[in-house]
Amino acid sequence: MKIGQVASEAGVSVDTVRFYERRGVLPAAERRPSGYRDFDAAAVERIRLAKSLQGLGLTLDEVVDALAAHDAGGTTCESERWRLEAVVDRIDAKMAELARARHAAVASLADCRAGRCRFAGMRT
Amino acid sequence: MKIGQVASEAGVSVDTVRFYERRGVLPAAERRPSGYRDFDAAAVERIRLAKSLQGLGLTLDEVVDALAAHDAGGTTCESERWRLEAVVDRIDAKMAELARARHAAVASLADCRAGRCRFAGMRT
DNA sequence: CTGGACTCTGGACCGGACTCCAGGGCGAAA
DNA sequence: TTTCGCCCTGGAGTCCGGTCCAGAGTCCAG
Repeated sequence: MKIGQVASEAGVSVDTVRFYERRGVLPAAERRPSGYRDFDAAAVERIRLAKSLQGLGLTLDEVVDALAAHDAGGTTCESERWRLEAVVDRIDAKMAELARARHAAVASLADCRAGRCRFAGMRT
Repeated sequence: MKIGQVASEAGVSVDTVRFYERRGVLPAAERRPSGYRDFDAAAVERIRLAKSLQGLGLTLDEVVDALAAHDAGGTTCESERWRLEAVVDRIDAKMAELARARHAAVASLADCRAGRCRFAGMRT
């Protein structure tokens, strides 16, 4: 399977496939005599899995770690749960930060309506 | 006023002050014969204001725009409100995205506890 | 006058996850 | 055989808001 087919089946760009190989998401592909990469069908699945882990909020490095742990065998749900828990914690922290910013922005809008604007009416 | 004093009064680094000047947050400072920048007190206020706008969620480019609009005069609360509204919309979009990711991660954790793990028990 | 603190410039670097490019080689259809 | 589409490499560029650097010049207290 050439890289273009893998990419289109996995729903990513050719560049992304090469990038994933470089970053260790994918093992180094076999090579044809021409130098072309030759992937097996598992690569497509692996990319899809990586993408779904990213969708859960893991960074690419975390995806690489998780896949490596899985490849090494012996992983169970219990042994890997902390990865998701870390992700949830991180998301909560980001959401709290966004909520704070939103609150401040909304408060400024309210001040604006109430006539004591500190945004457009900034003096300087 | 030399750059170091401006920076410490405004609570930012010297590098940040120079960066702000380059990016147009601050007007180009006067120069002493030695080449040293010479700021007036308004620069400190302007940096504080820029920081507070950033704290509301504006990007640096938006801060520059907002300050430029204000400098140009004629801005009112009403005329500038859309900037904050855009910020709130953007924050809402980000929060929705995070909520989605969090939901997916929590669902995976729940599946994990229920014995149908799709994370640690991923089949290649 | 000297030493140490400050300032100047232009440019590189950070993280994150790609994306794009030039300048080639390979494979197959017409 | 030509042509077209795909593939190769490695290195640079993207966005964002700074941070850090070397190597040079300046300021001021003692």
